Amino acid sequence: MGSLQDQSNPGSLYRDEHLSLDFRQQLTMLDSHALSLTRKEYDLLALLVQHAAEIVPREALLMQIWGYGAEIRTRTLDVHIRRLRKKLGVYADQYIETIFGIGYRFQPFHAPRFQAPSVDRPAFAVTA
Amino acid sequence: MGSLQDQSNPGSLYRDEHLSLDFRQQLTMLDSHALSLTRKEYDLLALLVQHAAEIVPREALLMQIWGYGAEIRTRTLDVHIRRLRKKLGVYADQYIETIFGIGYRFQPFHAPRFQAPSVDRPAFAVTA
DNA sequence: GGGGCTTTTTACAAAGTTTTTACAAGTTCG
DNA sequence: CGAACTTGTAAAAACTTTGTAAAAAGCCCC
Repeated sequence: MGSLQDQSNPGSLYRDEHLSLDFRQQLTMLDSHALSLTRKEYDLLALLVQHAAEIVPREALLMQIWGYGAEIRTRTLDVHIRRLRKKLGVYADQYIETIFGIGYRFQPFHAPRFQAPSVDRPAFAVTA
Repeated sequence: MGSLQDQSNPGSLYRDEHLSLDFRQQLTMLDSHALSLTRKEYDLLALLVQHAAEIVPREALLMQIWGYGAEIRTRTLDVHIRRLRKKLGVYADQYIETIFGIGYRFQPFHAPRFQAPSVDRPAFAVTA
């Protein structure tokens, strides 16, 4: 049985209490229902999930997924984030955090959450 | 592999509630009537069935069945899918799914539409 | 060399996806 | 507070992919 895309390696998975991704088949499940994501939606979620608990700068997302450099002005990232959140339903805000002025962060469900004291902003203030 | 006439090798048959394929004899039955498929129609169905429940990219189908590389622009795959679906009658859309932007997927009858990536233990895991 | 069948192309329609636009709402900081 | 800036949102426009019908081209076999 030659496999066209080897499905047998069980690696390349993300899984938490509600969400799971199979990076090989590009399959996403939310509470045991398939999430039907478009390609860009999937790319975006996958990239965020692969950096779970890390802040991913807008710049990095635009570069990795769209190939856009810093000079390009577009709102397409925001729109895609919005559609992703919609599809993540009630968990949306738990999973996808906006880091104002920087980017987004995917948090695994029930992951310990760092609540920044209101005075503390990240040390790396990004310039405009 | 078995002998040329070994009919018992389970690897050479597909069977579900409505559809069965004998890969050795290249025979297809739908609800106990023989389906008369042309060569290419059979090749296409067989390849999809052999990868049941997996997404098979257009690229892979064009490569395996037509020997076409990525540079060739053709609609013949779509046309064959259409004729296959027509011959699969009322089950067509249940059996052959279009995965937009990627390819097609054959789903066995009554199969759960998606298999959950099943890995338990850690609260969350990302495996490369 | 002409029917009968299969496969491929063509041309257009339909469906689906992505990006832009325009504005609202939220955040930061003087 | 208010200005400057960032993000959220809905809707439209632009674009891409897939579906479909019909015609053209390719085969086979007598």
